[in-house]
Amino acid sequence: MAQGPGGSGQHGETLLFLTDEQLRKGIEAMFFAYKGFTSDPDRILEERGYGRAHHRAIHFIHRSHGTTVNNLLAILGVTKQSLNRVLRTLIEDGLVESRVGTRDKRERHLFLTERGLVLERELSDAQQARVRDAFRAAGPGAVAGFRTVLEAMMDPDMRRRYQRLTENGR
Amino acid sequence: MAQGPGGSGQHGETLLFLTDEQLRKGIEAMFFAYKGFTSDPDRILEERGYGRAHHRAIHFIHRSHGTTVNNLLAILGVTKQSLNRVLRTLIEDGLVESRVGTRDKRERHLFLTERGLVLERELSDAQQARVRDAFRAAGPGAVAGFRTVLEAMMDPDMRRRYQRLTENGR
DNA sequence: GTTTTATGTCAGCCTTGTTGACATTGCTAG
DNA sequence: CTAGCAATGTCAACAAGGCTGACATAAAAC
Repeated sequence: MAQGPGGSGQHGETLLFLTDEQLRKGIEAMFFAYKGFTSDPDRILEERGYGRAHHRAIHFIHRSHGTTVNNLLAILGVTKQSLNRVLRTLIEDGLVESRVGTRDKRERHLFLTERGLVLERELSDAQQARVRDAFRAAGPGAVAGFRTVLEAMMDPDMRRRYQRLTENGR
Repeated sequence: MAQGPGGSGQHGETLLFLTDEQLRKGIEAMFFAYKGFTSDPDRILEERGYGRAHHRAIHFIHRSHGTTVNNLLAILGVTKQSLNRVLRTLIEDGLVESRVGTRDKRERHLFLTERGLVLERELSDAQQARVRDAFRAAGPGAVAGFRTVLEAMMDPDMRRRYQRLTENGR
């Protein structure tokens, strides 16, 4: 039976969504969408002399108040030298505070200061506005599919971290 | 009526998928997924002394045989100096051919050589394998949603370019 | 014939990733 | 208690790949 373009059965029948052309579309969509995804925060960051790396650090420190440097390294997947360069400027500029651990005094626990929270909100608002518009335009079903595919695209380690983050909530 | 978490109505009712928490999940999913998305090609490129920028150029030259430099610049969204650095090495290494335009002799039309096509396939295979697995695991409905959301997330200019690309097919 | 367009190139700067080496502090196991 | 490992910070050097600004050439367009 003929199947309309984009149509598809339940499981493993024609799998029209797995043709080379469909895969290429998916790949290009990721490329163009990621560009848009980062563009608004990037503009704000540039005004303040920060880069995308600062945004990532700020985001995950906000997300997990009091996280340790090691944990942040694992989430971001960069070297400690690379993270440290960014972290140092954020601490010097008074956006991030680093407190010595109470149980283990080797650890440093990271927190956003008042000023850090202000920038976080500004970046977050910009990025969330775009994502919210996209989600609203696409609808709940599409959003569910979006997250399912993205999750399946992660490396297993990162998927675990991601899921751990989202389970615990804030 | 009570609605389960993640559940939602058709249109603009509770909009549980637009809460801050949901938006944050979407944002983090993009971050982690994009990391996975680029990791396989990155490994291959590194072996050959190329970077992600080379991959992007190769991809879009393959996608649009004979495209001009200006067109490629617009798609990639970088400066000509940045693109030129990459393009020059690809031409020197014999992966890309640059032919003077016939109608307009100022233009250069770009093509992949035999060797360029070989690398393109290798990169493409690696990236497509991951996307294919993710698509297969998620199912056709999720894939449709995935693309809908990504498309809504692009800047309008880029969305137009993206749609033009996918309409014309290869 | 002047101006605009498409392209290439040089030089220099920035962010952000990398490796390697080394120091400090504090926890932990023997 | 001491040796070793862990968590962190730091210095130096390098690379990729963005950016700006300036300048050159050839061809098209007006």
